[in-house]
Amino acid sequence: MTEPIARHLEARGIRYTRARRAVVEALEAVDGPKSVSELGDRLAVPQSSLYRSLAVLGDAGVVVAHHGPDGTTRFELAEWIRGHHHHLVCAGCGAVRDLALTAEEEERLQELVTEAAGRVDVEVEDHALEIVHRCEECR
Amino acid sequence: MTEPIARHLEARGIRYTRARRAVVEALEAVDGPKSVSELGDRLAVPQSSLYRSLAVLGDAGVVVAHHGPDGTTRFELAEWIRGHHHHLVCAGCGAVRDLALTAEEEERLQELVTEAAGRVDVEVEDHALEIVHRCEECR
DNA sequence: ATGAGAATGAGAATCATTCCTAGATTAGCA
DNA sequence: TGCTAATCTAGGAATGATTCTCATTCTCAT
Repeated sequence: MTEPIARHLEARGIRYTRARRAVVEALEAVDGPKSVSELGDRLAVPQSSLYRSLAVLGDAGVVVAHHGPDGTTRFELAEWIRGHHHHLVCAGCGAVRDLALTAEEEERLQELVTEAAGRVDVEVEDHALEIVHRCEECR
Repeated sequence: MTEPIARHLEARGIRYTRARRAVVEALEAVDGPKSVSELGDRLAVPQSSLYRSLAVLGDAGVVVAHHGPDGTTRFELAEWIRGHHHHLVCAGCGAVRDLALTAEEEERLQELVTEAAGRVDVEVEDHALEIVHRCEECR
């Protein structure tokens, strides 16, 4: 999985250094977007470096930022790496888990989005569905 | 429209002061969630007061915060005032516009959400759909 | 091995947001 | 209407997340 990322970065003249590799590997290992402090725990890397690595990887299109209802910024691998998916967000603690729709569900969602966007005459570039629930700890 | 809000606050023992009224009226006048600085322009009120009013109105369930893909916090009137709706977000500047689905579309979305959530065994508390596009200024 | 360019670490700077306090406003009541 | 107690506001200080800066270190092509 690290292979296409390495090529992607190389193609853009961006080095795939140890620090960046560590960030990508940490993000590969988890099941949803993680905040800088959550990542910091796993990585023992200075925050400034973490932020910088995330910014570089973000510009390169390898990671994307996600902002849940609690306002915290969390990062995850881009969809071309991890696949298109949606998010399950806890209303209490803000923790986020990935949720993939089935191909059939995704198609229905697409239709819905296209239909609604067409009504106001905009071209859809992307869509994101967030399902809010309450995780077990927050009940 | 201001009437039910006044009663809602009164019922909770929260005063509907001039400052809070101004915030609510500003939010009634616009077509999507607005950030504190966007509101500050319209209101000539110190930021600390704006934040405080928004916090009070937020606790009271009159306004809710929204966090778009650019990470900026934007505020809007709660759904019981403005009605359930979704958001159209510009990938360039982050500006957000409200977008209401038709009742029929909303129902299809509900179904989809319930179905997907059921698969991972969570109880849905709410859902949010975001359609990303590119506004005219950002083309 | 060497040099040029890029990346890193550590801390300072910035920005949004929250907190604090003294003074102003408000509602309820005489 | 005028008084009182409670609540609210303005303004600035404090906080916390994020970004910037710069001196040092690393990488890669020679």
